[in-house]
Amino acid sequence: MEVYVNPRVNDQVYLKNPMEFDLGKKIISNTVHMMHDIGFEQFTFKKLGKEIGSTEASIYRYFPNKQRLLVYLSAWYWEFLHYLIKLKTKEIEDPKKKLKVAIKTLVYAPSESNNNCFLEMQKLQDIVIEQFYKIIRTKRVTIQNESGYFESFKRLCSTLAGIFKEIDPNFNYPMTMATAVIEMSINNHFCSSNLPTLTEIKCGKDQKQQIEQMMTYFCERLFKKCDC
Amino acid sequence: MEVYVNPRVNDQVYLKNPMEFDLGKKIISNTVHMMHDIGFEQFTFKKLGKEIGSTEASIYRYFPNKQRLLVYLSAWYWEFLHYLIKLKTKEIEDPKKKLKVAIKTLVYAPSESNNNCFLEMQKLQDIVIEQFYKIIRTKRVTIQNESGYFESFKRLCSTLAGIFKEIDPNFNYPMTMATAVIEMSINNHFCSSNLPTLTEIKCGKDQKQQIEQMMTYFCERLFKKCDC
DNA sequence: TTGACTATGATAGTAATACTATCTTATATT
DNA sequence: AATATAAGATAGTATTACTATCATAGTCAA
Repeated sequence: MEVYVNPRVNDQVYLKNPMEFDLGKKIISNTVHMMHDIGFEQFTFKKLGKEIGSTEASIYRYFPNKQRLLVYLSAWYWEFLHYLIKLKTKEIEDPKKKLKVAIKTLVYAPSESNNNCFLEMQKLQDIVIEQFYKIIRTKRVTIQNESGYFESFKRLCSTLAGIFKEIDPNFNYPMTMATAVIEMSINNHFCSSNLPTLTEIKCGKDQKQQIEQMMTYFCERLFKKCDC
Repeated sequence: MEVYVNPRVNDQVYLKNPMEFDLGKKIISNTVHMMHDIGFEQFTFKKLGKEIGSTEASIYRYFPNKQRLLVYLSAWYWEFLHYLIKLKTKEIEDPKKKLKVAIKTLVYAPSESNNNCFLEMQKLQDIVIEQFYKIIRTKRVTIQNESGYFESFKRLCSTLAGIFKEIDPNFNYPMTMATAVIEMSINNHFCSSNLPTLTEIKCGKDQKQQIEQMMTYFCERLFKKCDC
């Protein structure tokens, strides 16, 4: 399946749509590289301006601050995953198979998408893993939520929750489970590389397979019917 | 059970042990109030100095920056929970009962501990819920981990993982499960108040009971034996 | 071709932040 | 009495996170 994915981001997230201008595109693609290299805290509009041969002032015309730029990138990331999961599960009837495909997509899609997407998804994933909680767990989250900053993430969670509900209509906490599954995938990526005592996943080349297996293991145990 | 809990924090976290000095105590207890009110970003040593009738320079003698002060507070928080869970499960034989007590402690202890602890645990919990990922998901986490900044958190996870392993010795991912359970309790506290679409927990006076019930539901489904 | 509009660049300036350094004073200890 | 330590007072610096203004180049419409 070869598709070029170009996620649309809610227009309340930016001041001027970066995807409609050359400078805008430069801003977002170079932000992915730079934030990946130096981290969110060290990243500034001044440094980015220098890197892309532009100025601080010009970047401020697209995003009011670096937090919002990060919100934009996260929205892109979740929208990308959501789009792919929707696409890949569309034709599947069996919800258990849907779930397997969704898990596979969550785990493998970013590293396999360097040619079918404007941004480098693997780097973007690393950024989102490290930084997403910085933008979601804040005092301002309620206001931001009302502004639709997290729509893409919420839609992805709803889609997953829908699959859980299909598998077991009596399951009480599909939304909680959806956020937990996403969190689990993110957290184990991070911990296996950085805090190995906190996970059973070992860092290495089959890391993603281990994570897929683990997520499947949890889902199967949670949804197994006592039909022996 | 009435105990005064006074967690000890790894001495690599601070420059000078705040608990040994009046000013130090003032610093940590007032940080809890101030950070709770204005959030981590807005919080500065200058503002705190003014609040407690001291100066920026004096606070820098205890902590090299506000991140480390947050590390200190988080360590205290996790150490506090870990201590209580150890204490309350010590005499219990049945691991399933142990788990129930551990979950109860995670959910209820902070709000019930305003008289048996130097810090205001409910406020501290709100801070940890909002900010813990800021200190754990960073580029520097590996170095910090080696410095023992997260020992308390890791010990708590190990204790929980031990209980899971007792319940089901064949369970493959006790550590992952432990971090997921803690995360679940934190995340649902946060979401029910701030991002209600992402959880089934409703904000209100029985919020904690709902969370306890939900965590129990997940654990029971994961560990139910097919013994019908 | 003129005029208007827009995207960007260039430059300057400001308030706040995150420190660092030094000097003084008060108090406790030996 | 001498010493050590805690902490207050003050000053200073580099960087950050903006805001404001003005100039310029290209595009499109009358």
